[in-house]
Amino acid sequence: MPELPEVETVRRQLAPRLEGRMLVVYRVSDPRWTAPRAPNEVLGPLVGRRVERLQRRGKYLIAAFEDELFLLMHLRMTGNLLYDAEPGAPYTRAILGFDDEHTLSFVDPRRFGTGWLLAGEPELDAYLDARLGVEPFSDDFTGEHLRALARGSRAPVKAFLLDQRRIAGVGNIYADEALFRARVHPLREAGRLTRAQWELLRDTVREALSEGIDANGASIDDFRDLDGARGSFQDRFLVHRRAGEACPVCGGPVRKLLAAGRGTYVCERCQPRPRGARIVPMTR
DNA sequence: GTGATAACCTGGGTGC
DNA sequence: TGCACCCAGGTTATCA
Repeated sequence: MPELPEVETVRRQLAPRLEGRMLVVYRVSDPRWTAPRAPNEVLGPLVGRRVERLQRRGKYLIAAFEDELFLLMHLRMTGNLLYDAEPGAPYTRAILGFDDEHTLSFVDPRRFGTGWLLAGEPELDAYLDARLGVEPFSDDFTGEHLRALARGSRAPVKAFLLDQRRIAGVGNIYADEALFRARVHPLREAGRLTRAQWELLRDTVREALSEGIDANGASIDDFRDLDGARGSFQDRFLVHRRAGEACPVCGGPVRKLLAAGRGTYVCERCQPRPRGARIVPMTR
């Protein structure tokens, strides 16, 4: 599933190929990609304009065109961006053609991904600020900041990490890996974590995300990089998707349970279960 | 205001 | 073998 490292992987590969290029043509085969706006409303204004830079904010990939026009793309669960994909590749939702005769295809079997146009920096900032919290690699991402955000919260810390309005870019995989490394149970109430636990969690979130970026992301089912190659972070998972296997630290069993409505992997020897936590085991 | 849940969507896995 | 059902999960809307 594309989370921050997967989107950053695509951004790093795509930026040198796209920056400076002019959009000359587009074809949208699935209008849902730009819904509720029509594809022409979203992509029409970009034709004849050059990409000045490619940015990432949370899980959004942002192509900044001339005249402060911004194309926001979100891969959601199964979206992929492919460079010079085969014509007629299955599940292609949109194709952008550039003045160097290369193409960028948005491919997405489950059709959750989106493309969105924003005009002007203020509109971009307002859109992102309403949806996204602190960036994990920014100076503001501190244990003290996280602790302040969680003060009084009774939500499980797993739900807290997944809430994009608080922390931008962390998804199910990296939340599991960060919590395991910090030895914090995903069902522990966010507001009850100690200062030391927040400091540690801040470090392990960054650590897991950095390793993910170094590995060009994780490819469990669908994610591929720009050229269709798989990432390798899935080979370094410590607990995620390892139910029934031995914990790499203590040898205890890795369990799968439900937290924040998501399949969640945990070693309850390393991550002690909070008193009174209601466990919903998952068998699949 | 906060937290939980459903809906969106479709490929793949499971059970009968 | 074939069919029906369930699950996966990021985001948003809705409900309690």
